[in-house]
Amino acid sequence: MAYWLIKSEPDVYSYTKLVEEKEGTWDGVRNYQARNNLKLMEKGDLALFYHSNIGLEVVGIAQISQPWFQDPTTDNTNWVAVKVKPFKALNKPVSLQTIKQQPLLQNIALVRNGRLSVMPLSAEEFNCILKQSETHV
DNA sequence: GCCAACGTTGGC
DNA sequence: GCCAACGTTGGC
Repeated sequence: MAYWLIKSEPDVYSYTKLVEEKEGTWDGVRNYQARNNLKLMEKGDLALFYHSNIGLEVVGIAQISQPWFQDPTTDNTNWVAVKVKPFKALNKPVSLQTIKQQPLLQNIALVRNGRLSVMPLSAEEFNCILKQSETHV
């Protein structure tokens, strides 16, 4: 099982909305690095859900419910989407500031490359963020 | 609203 | 295949 971090602007698609809808399609990715990460996702993988632009914090955990398929928002076969469902909301959101303060998390793309929207996390990195959120899986 | 960082495009 | 110009993202 792999771990990921996915970013969304909450006024476009928030974790709350995902909870309301029970399942969401993660589409619209137009970046090859992010696309490659989408293609590596498998059903059952867990992804931290980060709110960019507004909030700037990890608010919940999503679970990949369907591996990659053609992105329905475009005919261009370069792009793919996955399906996700809510797994667990965090007891306490973890802010970008907090993440940047963790020695263990200095190398994650969220800190090093602010623009990547889908990135892998190691189990250690994933658990480090969970620990800050006082959430148990 | 600004600007830095990065990716993409297109001329040569 | 290089590199300058441009567009986009996202933190501040």
